[in-house]
Order: sequence, then structure tokens, then C-alpha cells
Amino acid sequence: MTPGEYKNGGKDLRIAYHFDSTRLGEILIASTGKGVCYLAFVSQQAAALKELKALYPKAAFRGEKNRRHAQALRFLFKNNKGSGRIALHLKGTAFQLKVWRALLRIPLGELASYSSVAKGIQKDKAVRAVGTAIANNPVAYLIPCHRVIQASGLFGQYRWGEAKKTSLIGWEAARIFR
DNA sequence: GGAAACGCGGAGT
DNA sequence: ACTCCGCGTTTCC
Repeated sequence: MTPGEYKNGGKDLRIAYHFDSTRLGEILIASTGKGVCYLAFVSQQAAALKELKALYPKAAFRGEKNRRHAQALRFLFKNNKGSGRIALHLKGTAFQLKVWRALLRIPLGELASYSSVAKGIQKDKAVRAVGTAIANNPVAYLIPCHRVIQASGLFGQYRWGEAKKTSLIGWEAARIFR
């Protein structure tokens, strides 16, 4: 995976998006020429699209299902380690990118705590900052923010609801036995 | 540039 | 169970 960086409002950026329904629920996925830049679970399409556009206010959007989307969706259905090479194109601060990269190292079916992630990037005391950075992960699932739980064992918060987090973790736990 | 807000943790009660 | 404080980074005045 090759996370890029993007610091401005997405000007000169062309973003293709489309909605799809998967066995994990309805999603909105978007990509630039360089990689997937957004993936979110959707409850209302209009609101979801608005959130995406807020992230890249100056970009040009168009609805289109393309090969990159299809590849990412395949990953959702059969993500074993072998197929895990999806290009990502991310907009984030240096700290956020560091945190997100750390998440990519958590294997399917495994869990990490917010504090272990903080230690992993040599920021032992930045636990809370790590939580915030994870919360702002723009690419749900591909960057497995749902695999990070509280040190106590409680699952903790999730952007799309704790119930969603629970079902993702359960689904992955089941997958590793197949 | 300061305050407030955060997907937390730990130590208290 | 619930509070209270500290923590690092980002975002909003």
C-alpha cells in the first residue's frame, strides 16, 4: 500500500465515487488516479456524499464505478493477506499518516489497543491523540480502524457506531477459520 | 496563540 | 458503576 499525502483542499483532484452494497452494509467508496481516498459506511446517501465532499472541498467529483473500486470491493469479500495491495491516496497530517500506517500492520482477525498503537509509533503517551487520529481515518475497513479497542477489552467507540465495530470484529474472527 | 475537544488510560472512589 | 485528571494533536475561535 502506498499512502500519499495531500494537504490542500483537493484542488486539481478528480475523484470518482460510487455507492455499493456489500455484505458488510452499504458503502461509499471514492478514489483518485493514485488510489482509494475514501471509504465509508452509509446510512443516508446524500449525507454520506456531503461528508466526502467536505473532505475535499475543491475537488471535482463524478459518479463512476471503476477498476480500482472493484478491486477494493473484492478485498472486502476475500481479504486474505495475499490480496492486500490496494493503493491508497490519503490526506492527513504527518501524525495521522503515521497512525494509519500502524493500523495497516494489524493482521486480519487480530486486535490492538489504542495504547499499543501509540507505543508502536514511539508516542507512548499520545494515546488519546491516537484515538482521535484513528477516528479520522478516511478509508474505513481498508485501514482497519475497527481492530483497535480499549486496553480494558471493551471495544470502545466507532465512527459508525459501536454495534458496527462489533459486527466487523465478529465477521473477521469468523473468517480466519475458513 | 490559547482554549476546547477528542473512538483513551489509569488511579481513585 | 462512576468520577477526575493527565496526556498529544488538531481544530476552532
